[in-house]
Amino acid sequence: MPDKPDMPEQPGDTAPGKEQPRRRQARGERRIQQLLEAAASVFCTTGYTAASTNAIAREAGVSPGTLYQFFPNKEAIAVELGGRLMHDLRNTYGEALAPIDPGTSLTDAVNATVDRLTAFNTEHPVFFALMHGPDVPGGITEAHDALHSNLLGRIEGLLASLLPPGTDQAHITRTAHVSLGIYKSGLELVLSHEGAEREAYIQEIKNVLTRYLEPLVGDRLGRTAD
Amino acid sequence: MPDKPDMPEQPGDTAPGKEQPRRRQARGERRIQQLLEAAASVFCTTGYTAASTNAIAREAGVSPGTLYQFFPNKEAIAVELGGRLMHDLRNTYGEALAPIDPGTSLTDAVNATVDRLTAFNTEHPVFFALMHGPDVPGGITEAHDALHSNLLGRIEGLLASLLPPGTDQAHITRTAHVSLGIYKSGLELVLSHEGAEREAYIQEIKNVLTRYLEPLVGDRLGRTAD
Amino acid sequence: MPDKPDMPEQPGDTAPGKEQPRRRQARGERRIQQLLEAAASVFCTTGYTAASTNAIAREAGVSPGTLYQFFPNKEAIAVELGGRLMHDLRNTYGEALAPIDPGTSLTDAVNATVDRLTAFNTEHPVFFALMHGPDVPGGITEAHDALHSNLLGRIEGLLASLLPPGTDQAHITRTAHVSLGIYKSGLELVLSHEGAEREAYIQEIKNVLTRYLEPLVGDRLGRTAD
Amino acid sequence: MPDKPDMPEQPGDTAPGKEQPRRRQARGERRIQQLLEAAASVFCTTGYTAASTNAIAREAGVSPGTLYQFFPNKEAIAVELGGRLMHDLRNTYGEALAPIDPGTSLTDAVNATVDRLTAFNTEHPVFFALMHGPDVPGGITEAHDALHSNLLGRIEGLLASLLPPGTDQAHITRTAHVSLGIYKSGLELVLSHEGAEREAYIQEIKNVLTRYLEPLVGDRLGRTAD
DNA sequence: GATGAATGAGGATTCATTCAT
DNA sequence: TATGAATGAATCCTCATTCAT
Repeated sequence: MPDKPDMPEQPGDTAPGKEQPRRRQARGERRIQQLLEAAASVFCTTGYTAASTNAIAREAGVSPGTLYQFFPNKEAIAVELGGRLMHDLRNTYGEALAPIDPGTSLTDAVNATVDRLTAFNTEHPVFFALMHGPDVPGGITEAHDALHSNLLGRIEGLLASLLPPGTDQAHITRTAHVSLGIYKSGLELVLSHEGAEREAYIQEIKNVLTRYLEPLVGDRLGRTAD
Repeated sequence: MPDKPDMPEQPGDTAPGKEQPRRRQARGERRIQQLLEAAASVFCTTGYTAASTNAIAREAGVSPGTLYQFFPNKEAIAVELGGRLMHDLRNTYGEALAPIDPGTSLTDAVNATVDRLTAFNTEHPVFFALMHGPDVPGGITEAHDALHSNLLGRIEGLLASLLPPGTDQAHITRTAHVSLGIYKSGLELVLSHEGAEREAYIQEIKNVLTRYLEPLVGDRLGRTAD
Repeated sequence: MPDKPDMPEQPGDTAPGKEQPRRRQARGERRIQQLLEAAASVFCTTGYTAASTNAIAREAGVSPGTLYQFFPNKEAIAVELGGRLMHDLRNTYGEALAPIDPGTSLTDAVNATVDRLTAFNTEHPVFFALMHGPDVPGGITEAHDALHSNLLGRIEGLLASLLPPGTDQAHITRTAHVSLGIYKSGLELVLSHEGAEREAYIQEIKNVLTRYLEPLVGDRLGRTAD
Repeated sequence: MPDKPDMPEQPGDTAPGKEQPRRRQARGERRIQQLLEAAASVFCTTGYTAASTNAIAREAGVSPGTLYQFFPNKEAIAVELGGRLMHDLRNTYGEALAPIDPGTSLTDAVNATVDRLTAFNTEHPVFFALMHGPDVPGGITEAHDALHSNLLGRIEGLLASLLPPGTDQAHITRTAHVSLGIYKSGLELVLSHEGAEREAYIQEIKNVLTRYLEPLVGDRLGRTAD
């Protein structure tokens, strides 16, 4: 997506055996990586709205022109960054948001999910910035929306495996929205505290979610012996 | 031309006496009102960060200079707006966040509080924008902070009257933070839906809060007969 | 001069026995005094160019409108201020720049003049600000020019009494320009130092002027016994 | 359109080698030159304080943004301009302010120095504007200060070679301040006159300085045969 | 690909001045 | 007179984006 193909590939470029094109793509990929890391850093420190493409380019150590060779605009950077983060979340934290094994208690499910998500978010603070998006209410926030709906979809899947079969889809969706909201607002508190207080807030997120979902999960064990 | 006399002077104003110097202030006060309304509108549509003082002035139908006769900068507008909003909240919605009568069940307390807050927020959408504050993480968000801590304080008071006496203050504070977070994230969902769906989300906020607080309130009736 | 007569005096105003008009003028004079003092203060702290009429009004404790009731613009304030300062210089420091008695030695004449001027300038720091005027080279600086030519004229008179009769007028003018320049640049040094160093600079001004003028004064005693 | 190629690229520039990255800088350097010339012109006509960056950009035929690509603010422009001017003064007018050969008479030394400085200042009128600095008394006048102290240092060196060995350093410094003051105020007169009158003022500066310094230089020949 | 110069509209803010009251 | 609200052009400066090299 970031690769604007407005400059047609030279014919023969794709021929096997020629490293030229591959090396180029490799260089491009490195640049993209650089830029995304820089963007992450800038988004974290200045917020998305206030982040300037020039600042991102500077942080990445490249010229503004170079940035625009890979991304058509600021939005696109956020979109790509969000996409890669989601990919990471899937790969690295594997089942963080995967459907829950039927035998698992709600408490365990919530605890594991929250722990994994929190770990991920602590390691990738941009995620939070992107999740909250710009402060514009009805925003034109492609990046944020993509991330949000992706997360939402995964949470819906997770809930579908948790709630009794036959639960109304609208209800699942609503519950997913609420759960994600709880997590996001909790995360804000977690990230703004440290040490024991942070741990306490993590526990609070778990409490809120468990208690919220408990009446909904039916006959599943509400709580494993702990 | 800039003097829109939409709010007609009270007759008899020119009567001799000490009102003389007030008249100017009356016009000024009207302008401030106009400007705050314009700011509210702009904050709602473009978000706080992206809102420009010029846009606010334009929306208010005055020149940039006029705006700066009353407010030294954007922050100050937000601060004043927040202040007035809090004042309204206290006055109009009376006990919206007042301590809870001991006889009230948790459910009733939560329901009433959420209903009142939601009504207020629906009527004053800016409140939401200000509550969420700007994008920027470490921002110099005087306005948002003031609003936030004000709300927080009131919620702490409310919780103090709800939780069993002797509850750890740190715990109260944490609970207040979490509760406010829940409300804020819930409000976002409420404001982005309409009709039955909106009502359903309001109910969800109530559910989440009640279930979250239930184990904390001790011997108070968890639930009134309903 | 500051009294814009665009509003014709009421007939009969000047009739004797009526305090009304006199009191008004008295009040006006007080206002003007206030404003000029405020202007002096602001000119000293921010410089003429950067001084704003609003700041002057604020410093004077009146509204901008009031200021413009007495002065048509910033220039006029400076002009009036300069005029009054020159008047003070004439009155208070009497013969500071008066022609020199034929019997006086050059040294005495220079010393006395520099001492008096310096005392005056130390007491009225605005004078310096006005003398230097805005940094615009070919400036439209009515105020500064008025002050400057006034001073110049007096210095020319002084020199005429000092130089041998029949000295070329052009030469006198040139010498006056140079002498005033020397004094101004010396004053800058004087005002930017204190205590002994300041005194040393005052002495330097005297030295420079005495030595510069010595060859020009002809048979007058170059130096009195001291 | 903004790219005025008034200074043609040297042919052969595109030859393979290490000049590649320089080309951009060449264009930039040209722009900087343009901007500094424009700034010089604007400083001369409107004075430093009243000069606006937009006016400078306009005069240079570029957009405001371009100016800010090379200079962070007005001060920086003045600083750079002053720096280049001092550099020119050193290079082009060689020993204008270099220590004086012991055999030279005071008159010759003063005459030569004033002649060179005056020639330089006539050719670079901005120098005067920068030397006088802004209006504002306690200003943040980095540019002016740099220039001033640079000049002062050179004059001190010059005087050290002129005054008898063992002269008090404080005295040298004071004498340098005074001499520079004399020159500056004289220059103002020189620049505001033309032809014979200008020449006459130049002579006056020489007279003032010679007579001022004469008693200080000890046994050095006060005056060469002329 | 990469650079960095260039743009120009738009941001916040100020200021001399005018005007209704 | 006095007030203070109002103006609007002008200030400095930023930023997303484009373009020649």
